[in-house]
Amino acid sequence: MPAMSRGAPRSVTSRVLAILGAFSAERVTLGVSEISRHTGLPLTTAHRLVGELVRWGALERDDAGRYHVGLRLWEVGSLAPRGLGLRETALPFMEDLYEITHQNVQLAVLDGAEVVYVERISGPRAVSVITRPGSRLPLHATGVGQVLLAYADRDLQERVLSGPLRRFTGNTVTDAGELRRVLAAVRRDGVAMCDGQVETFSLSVAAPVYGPADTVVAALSVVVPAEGTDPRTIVPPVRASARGISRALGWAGHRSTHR
Amino acid sequence: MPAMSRGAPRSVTSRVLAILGAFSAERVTLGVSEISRHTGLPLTTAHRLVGELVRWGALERDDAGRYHVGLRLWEVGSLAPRGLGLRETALPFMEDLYEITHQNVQLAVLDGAEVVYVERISGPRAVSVITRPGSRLPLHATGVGQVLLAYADRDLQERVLSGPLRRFTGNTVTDAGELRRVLAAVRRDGVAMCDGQVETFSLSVAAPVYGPADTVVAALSVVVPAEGTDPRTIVPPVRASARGISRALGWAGHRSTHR
DNA sequence: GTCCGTCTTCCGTTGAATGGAAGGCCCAGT
DNA sequence: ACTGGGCCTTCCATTCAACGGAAGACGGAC
Repeated sequence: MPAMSRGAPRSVTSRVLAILGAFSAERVTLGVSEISRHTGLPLTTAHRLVGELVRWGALERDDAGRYHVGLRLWEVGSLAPRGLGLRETALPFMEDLYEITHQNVQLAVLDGAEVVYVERISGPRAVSVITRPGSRLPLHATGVGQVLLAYADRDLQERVLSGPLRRFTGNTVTDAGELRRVLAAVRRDGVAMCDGQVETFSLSVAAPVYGPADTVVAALSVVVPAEGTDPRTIVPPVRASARGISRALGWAGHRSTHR
Repeated sequence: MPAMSRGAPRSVTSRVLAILGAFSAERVTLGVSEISRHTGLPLTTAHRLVGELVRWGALERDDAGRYHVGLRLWEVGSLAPRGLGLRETALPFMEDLYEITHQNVQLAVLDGAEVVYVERISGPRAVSVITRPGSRLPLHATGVGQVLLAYADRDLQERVLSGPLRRFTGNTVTDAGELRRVLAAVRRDGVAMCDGQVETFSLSVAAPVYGPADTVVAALSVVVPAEGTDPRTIVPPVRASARGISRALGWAGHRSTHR
C-alpha cells in the first residue's frame, strides 16, 4: 500500500533520497533490484548510487548482498532537533509516567499534516499499539494528533478539516464539524481523550508540550485499554509530565490557567 | 578538531553526503556558507543541493535561514538495524540496570575501528560522561571498546594493536602488549573493567551482548565514579543484563561457562 | 542440463550539474 | 546617511559526470 510509484526522479540528489526513502519499517532490507523497482530507477543507476551510499556508510551491505540503513545515517539522523534533542529531555519524564501507569507512553511531533512518533516506552503490561518511533499517522484520529492539531496554526487546521478524514474504526471522528468541536474541547481542557479511534480496544490521553516560545512543540500521551481503569484518573499525571517536559525545554510557564 | 577539510568531493552523491556529514553534535545548525566552508563545495552548489535536501525533508530550515537535520532523515536513520532495532530490545533491560545502579548505562556497537554509542540512560545521580547516542570513541580506551575489540576478528585486533593508541589520561592503555593482555583478560572473564582511561574520575564495567549467530553484536556498560562503591559489585548485574539482551535478541545461550 | 532472477562491469553518449558573476539583503562601523 | 562586508539567492552558458543499454557472471529451481 505505501511506496507510490513516482515518475522517475530527475536530479541525482532526488534519486539518492528516493533510495533512502525506499526503506521503511516493513522493508528494512532490500536488494538492488528491489530498490530499483521501488524507486523506478534503472537497475544500473540504482546499483551505482547504492554503491556510493555504502562507501559513505549511509547504507550497509550484509553477507547476502542485501542492503539496510547504516549506522552513519543513524548518527546524522539522531542530530534532528525534534528527534534526539526532544527525546533526551523528555525521556526521564516519560519513564516516571510509565512507572505510574505501566502503560504505553508516547511522544510525538507535528510534521506536515501528520503525527510523527518520536519516542515510546512500552512494557509487558501495556496494550500493544501499532506505532513505533518513526511511524506516521493522520492528525484527526489520535490523541497526540488532536492535541497537535488543536494548537497548530489556522492554516493547517483548515487544511485538515476540509480534507478527507480517514475512518479507522466506528469511533473515528470523520465529520469536520465534530472535529472542530473536539479541537475546541482540547484547547479548553488542555488535554485530548481519544477513545478507540484508531484501534477499538485502546484509548489515549494526550497533553501538549510547550517549547520556550510558548508554542506547542510536541504531544505526550498514554495509551490504555478501552476497558478497565477510568481514563480520567490518568489525566493529571499526563498533564504533570507534559508540563515537566515543557519546563525542562525552557518553557516559561504561563498559561497556568488549566488546573 | 573534527571536520577535516576534504579535497572537494567529485560525485553528486558524495557531495550530498558531505553536506549531511557537515552536521555534528557540536554544530547542529548551519548556514549555507558554513556548509560550503565545511565541505569545500562552492557556495552556489551547496545552496542548490541544500535546497533539494530541504524539499525532501532531509534537512529543515528555520526562520533565520539556518539548516538542521530534518525529521524525515531521522525516520530513515531509525531504521538502522544496529540503531533502533537493538535499542528497542535493549532498552527495558537497560532500564532495569539503571534502577539497580542509578548510574549511566550505555549500549554501544562496533563500527569500523571505533565504538559508536547507541543508547544511554542517565540520571541525576549519575556521573556525567562525554558520550551521547551517536558519538564515537576509539576502541582501546573504553570498557565497551575493549569488549568489542576482544571479540572482534583478528584482522581488526591486529589493525588496532599496530596502530597508534591515543592517550586520554595517565591510565589509558597505550602499549600494544598491555592491550593484548587486557583483551585476553576480557575474553577470560567475559567482562571489561576500565578505570579512568578516558576521564580520570570515572570507570566503567562492560559486558558483551550476543546475537543469534553467537557473535558479539554490542557491548553494555555501566559507568561509575572512580571513588566510591567497589566496581566488582556491579559486575553481576551488568553481566545479567547483557545476557538478558542477548536472549531477547535470539541468542541461543551456549558459552554459559562464565559464572 | 536450461531457465529465470539476480547482481555486476563496461563504455560511448548526452543532458543535468556546475559555479562564476551579479544582485539583494541586513547589520556594523564611521 | 553612506559604505563595506557578511550573508543568501538567481541566472545561464559550458562541460564533464551521470547515465543506462548491452552483455557477462552467478546461483538457485525445476
